[in-house]
Amino acid sequence: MSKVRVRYAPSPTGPQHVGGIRTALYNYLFAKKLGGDVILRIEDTDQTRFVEGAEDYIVESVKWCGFDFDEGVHKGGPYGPYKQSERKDIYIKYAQQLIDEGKAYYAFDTPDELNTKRAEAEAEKRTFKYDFSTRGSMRNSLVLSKEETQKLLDESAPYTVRFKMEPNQNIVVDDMVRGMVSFNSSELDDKIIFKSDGMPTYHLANIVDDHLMEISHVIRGEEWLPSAPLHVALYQAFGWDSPKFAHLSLLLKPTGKGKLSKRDGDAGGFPVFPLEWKDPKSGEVSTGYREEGYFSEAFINILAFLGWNPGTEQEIFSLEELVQAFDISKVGKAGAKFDPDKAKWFNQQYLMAKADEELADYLAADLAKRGVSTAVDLSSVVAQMKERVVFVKDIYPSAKYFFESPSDFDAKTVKKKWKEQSAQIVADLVEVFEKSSEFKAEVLEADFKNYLEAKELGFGIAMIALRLAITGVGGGPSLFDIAEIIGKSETLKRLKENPSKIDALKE
RNA sequence: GGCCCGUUCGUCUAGGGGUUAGGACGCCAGGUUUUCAUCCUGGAAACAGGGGUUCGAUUCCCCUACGGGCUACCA
Repeated sequence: MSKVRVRYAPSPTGPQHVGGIRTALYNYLFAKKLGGDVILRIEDTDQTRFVEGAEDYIVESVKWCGFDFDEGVHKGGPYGPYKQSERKDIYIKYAQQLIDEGKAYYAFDTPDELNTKRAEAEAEKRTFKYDFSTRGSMRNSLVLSKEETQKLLDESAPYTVRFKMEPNQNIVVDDMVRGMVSFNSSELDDKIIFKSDGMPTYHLANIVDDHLMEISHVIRGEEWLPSAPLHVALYQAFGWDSPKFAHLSLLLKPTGKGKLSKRDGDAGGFPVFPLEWKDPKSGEVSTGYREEGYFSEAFINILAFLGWNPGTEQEIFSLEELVQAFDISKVGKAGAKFDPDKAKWFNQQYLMAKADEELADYLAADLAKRGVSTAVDLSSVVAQMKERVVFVKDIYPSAKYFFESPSDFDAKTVKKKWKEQSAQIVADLVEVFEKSSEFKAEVLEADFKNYLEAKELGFGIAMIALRLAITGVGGGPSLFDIAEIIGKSETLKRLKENPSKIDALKE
């Protein structure tokens, strides 16, 4: 078996959304499992839709995800160039070959003429198709004489090249996820393979490049399934072996119907892009998974499981584990809806599994962005908080008390749990803690318990009073751990200053 | 409209001619915990509908419905 070579071939018309990244991921997993290579090819044959920055965005996104291509526009390789606009001459040659062999022809019909035909057909409730049944009545080199055709060519009349689709053929696409899909070629039309602007269309460029770049497997979105028979016919026309195909189902929007689109992110409150994207024309900014606080490991884990699963109960997979477990025949045929809740769960799983020291760096960056400076040990903070948040960026908002004395106190907790004797209990405890042998969680807790016993007080009432005075809220990590982290002077300061503020709230 | 693809709990899915149709997220209840979270236990929750084939279909076939894609000198 020849070497496995797959490609991810986006068009630089904007940022790739999660669906595109998933396609790139599946290509990568498939190739690496089989020891193959992944190529990044840019399909920019439509110059009118080119968007500045889209190409770099793809490379950056994939790098953030933790993988890369073996060859491609960004790093070259033995099969270059990897950008179709730089391969024009190659396509001209192959288009000419098809014309010379009578498998394609020149078409001189103008867009206006074609539109007229379509309008006429529509008026009769038909659909106009440029195919075996109509090409005899159009202006093309099939009906024009050799001389007339040559004359038009010499006059540089605009023309396109169309592929002559033979009718009544059964074209079978062997698809790794869908099985055999067959088409009747009579349903297919004579697709333009070369445009009047001198560029090939996707169909020609794609086939020629996949052949020249020795692509063994084409893994792409389901939107290409209808043109797969054309591609198969093209391979046949050239006498080339067709690569194997896999058409991936599309990602659907989380609510309602339809496929995931760029608009859904803002509406649904979750990103549709891997990284933040600023539209160069409108200046509009769309957020990305990276900016929302997702770990890239969680992100690819989520993506991998949208339409694929290993058939075991394991759900948390590293990239390497995904490579080992991936099996294209286990990819689902149905479109998958993106579930923001499950995405968050995945992120929390990764958050909880990460080392405190690594998380501390993320927290430090987050605090710096907020302009918060602190002397507390951030590793200790994340150790306490990682089971309680989904993202690192949630830590500060839900646990400000690690960094500053509470300025307000949770009204509900105060109302229910702050009793008349609470302030006195806190005052007593200030004395207890001042005498504690060490300002460590275990010591404080032991001293606290001794105090309760001596005073015959319940655990709950004293604890909540302490908690309110120190943090201002009713929930959170172990109070003694918090006290140890923020330190003796800060803890005692809060215990002395805050009870009166809470008492004031009660009145 | 035509062509093609699809349809198992709300969501991601496992399964597959005879199963108590399994797991995960979310949800609910209980337990652990000073609280919150984590964690543990339990619960509600699905084979789109109709015809076949079959002793037996959720599983195979057909039809319908619904969803999706394509139907450009876009990819």
